[in-house]
Amino acid sequence: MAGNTEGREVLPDKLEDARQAGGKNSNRCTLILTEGDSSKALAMSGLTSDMRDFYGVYPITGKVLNVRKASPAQINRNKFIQDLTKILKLELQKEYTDTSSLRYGRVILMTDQDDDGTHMSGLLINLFSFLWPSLLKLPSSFLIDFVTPLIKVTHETKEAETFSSLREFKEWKEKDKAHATEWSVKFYKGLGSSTVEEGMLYFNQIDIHVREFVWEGDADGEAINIAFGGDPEKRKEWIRNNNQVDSLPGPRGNKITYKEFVNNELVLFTIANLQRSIPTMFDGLKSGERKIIFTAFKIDLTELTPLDVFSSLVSQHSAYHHSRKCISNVIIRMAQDFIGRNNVNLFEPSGQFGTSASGGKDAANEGYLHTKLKPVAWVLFPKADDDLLEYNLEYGRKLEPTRYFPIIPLVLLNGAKGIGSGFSTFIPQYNPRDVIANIRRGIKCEEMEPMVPWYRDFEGEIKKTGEGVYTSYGKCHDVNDNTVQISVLPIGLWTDDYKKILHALKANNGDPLIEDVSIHNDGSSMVFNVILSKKHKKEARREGYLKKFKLEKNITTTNMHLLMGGLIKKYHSPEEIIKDFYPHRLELYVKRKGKTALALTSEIVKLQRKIQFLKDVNRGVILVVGRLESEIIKELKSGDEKFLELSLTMDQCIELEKELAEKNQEVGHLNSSSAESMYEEDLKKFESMLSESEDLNSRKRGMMAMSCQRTVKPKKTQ
DNA sequence: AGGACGGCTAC
DNA sequence: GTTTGTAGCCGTCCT
Repeated sequence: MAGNTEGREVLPDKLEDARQAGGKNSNRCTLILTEGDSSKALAMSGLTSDMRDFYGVYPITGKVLNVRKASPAQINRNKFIQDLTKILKLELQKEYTDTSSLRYGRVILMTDQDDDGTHMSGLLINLFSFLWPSLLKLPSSFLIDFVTPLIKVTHETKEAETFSSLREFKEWKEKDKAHATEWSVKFYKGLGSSTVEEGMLYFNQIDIHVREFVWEGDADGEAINIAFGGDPEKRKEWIRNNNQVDSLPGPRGNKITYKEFVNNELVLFTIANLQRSIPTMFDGLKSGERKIIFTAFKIDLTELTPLDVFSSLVSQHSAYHHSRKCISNVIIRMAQDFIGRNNVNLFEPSGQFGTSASGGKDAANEGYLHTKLKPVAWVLFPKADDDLLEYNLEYGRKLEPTRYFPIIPLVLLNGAKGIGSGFSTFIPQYNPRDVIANIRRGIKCEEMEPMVPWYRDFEGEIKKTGEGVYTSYGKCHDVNDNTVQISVLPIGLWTDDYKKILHALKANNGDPLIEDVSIHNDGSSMVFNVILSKKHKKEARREGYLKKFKLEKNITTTNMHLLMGGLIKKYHSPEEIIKDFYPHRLELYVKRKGKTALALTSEIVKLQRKIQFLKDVNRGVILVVGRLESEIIKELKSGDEKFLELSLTMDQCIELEKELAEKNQEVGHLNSSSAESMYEEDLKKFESMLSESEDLNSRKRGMMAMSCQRTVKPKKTQ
């Protein structure tokens, strides 16, 4: 026991150690690693006092280090690995032939039943397989998966049933369709939604709630290495080979090989990670962004609303199951409009949403921010499309569309950055007018013009400087013999970061380029006055200020990935994206035309019948006066009793004939309009909206310049 | 050539 | 509740 207490002194506070851990019965002890503190609480309330002899619990907060891609130094300083090593008494480099030297004989992974939970399990498997592979190869499984139910159904009289997969639940529902509705269904979203009683039930029958991870051979190690190792090419290949996996994993047996886990389950996290990190080609939206837009339209977000309120509404309306703080951050990014961010922001930023001082990291807390949809949102996402889209469902409830079809590829206006698994993406921002022009060329089967990245209000230059490489340049000019003024920074270089760069140029020991820097705010942006010796200035001028002062930044088009029909597609130019995009948009107009024509036809038929009825009444063909309503209805073949709500005069008839003429005209207009001309109408609306905001912007800038002059002038006279 | 870092949605 | 550290990829910058 002496060794036991000695060890305990340095054990982490958050550990609930098994009483027998580290003693002579340590081999019979199990350490439960939980995903988050709330799962730890569930485990603690589920374990009986007796079980606490042999079960310890330790919560993991956040993601576990991918040791396979980490440096030894990073592994050494990692808090979780330090804790785990102490708790289990692990020794690095040791080849284990049994677990007798450890404080616990096995480890249970208790992660949420969702994609990120699977990822957590994967990272833990990866950790052991990389640092202590011998443990995973022991004949008796060292790692155990804790499997909690995903769905529970209860009945007034019958015994409750649980399912650990959606597929099992669906099969159960199909088997007895008639009575399925008598049951109430509970979906567990993470371990946090299990009750204390359910926790006790899990541990009371722990054997049916676990499955063993099994090491069969080298193929297991290879699978883990592909999923977590440093070769993204292998990972891409793995995703391509396994993305057909049923997104509803089947029933879980009591054993699974590491290879099966990686290829059938971990790959689902990979796909989810791509969905949330890489936008679709069609709407340029990541899944979270799509849920935000959907909610804003659904609740008609036309009044300024606090961000914390709005983000809660997103959770409710779109079944967003992650942290609300995350949504708020995404909304903030979508609303930002400083130079270098969105060319066409859909949300209005009201409050401190961040500035180009730090790339928007200086945004205020969500509680102090308000937002609403900008009018342009309805122009880019026409309401008339709503009936033509496909929608995601959750447990039968209609959620956001699987993808929107804005009238132009939004991803080219606002760009995209994202890091998924196997793939990342970077798409620059382009001028909406260039994009519209190329769509028009595409429709007319003309060659498209190559586009150069464009950022709203950016006053520097952007030029093509290589294959798939564009360079954005800042701006500077001479003020006097020893001063250069820098007034514009290249795209993506934030003023706070540039300060550091200038200070480094000044601190450069030996012969620094810069003697001094002073920073001024000219009203709308920062200006740097750089003071340097005449000699250095001459030299810098010869070599080029932009290069010398590090005012060049590349924008590449070599990593443009977008999702299309669940698959990742690599694009090599923005024009290629437009080529993929507009045929789908045109198809939507064809559908819209068909639907509108159908609706108009039925309205016209109704009008014609009403008119005929009124004519008949007025000519005396149908007698109305002195008869029962039911008799008249019987006489009418159409049987439409609503006719009697009409005023039975010829005036009414003339009114309806006018209406009919209008509808016929609409049909005429619709028949003469093509998908192309309907598209053109929508594009024109967007263009006029662009002009409006450009006018507004230039007026704003004019006012800023004036107020700036007023504040500067008195200083000059002093 | 090799390591560190920025960008972004998640735990 | 907020802050910090982590995943994941690729291009850039620094050593």
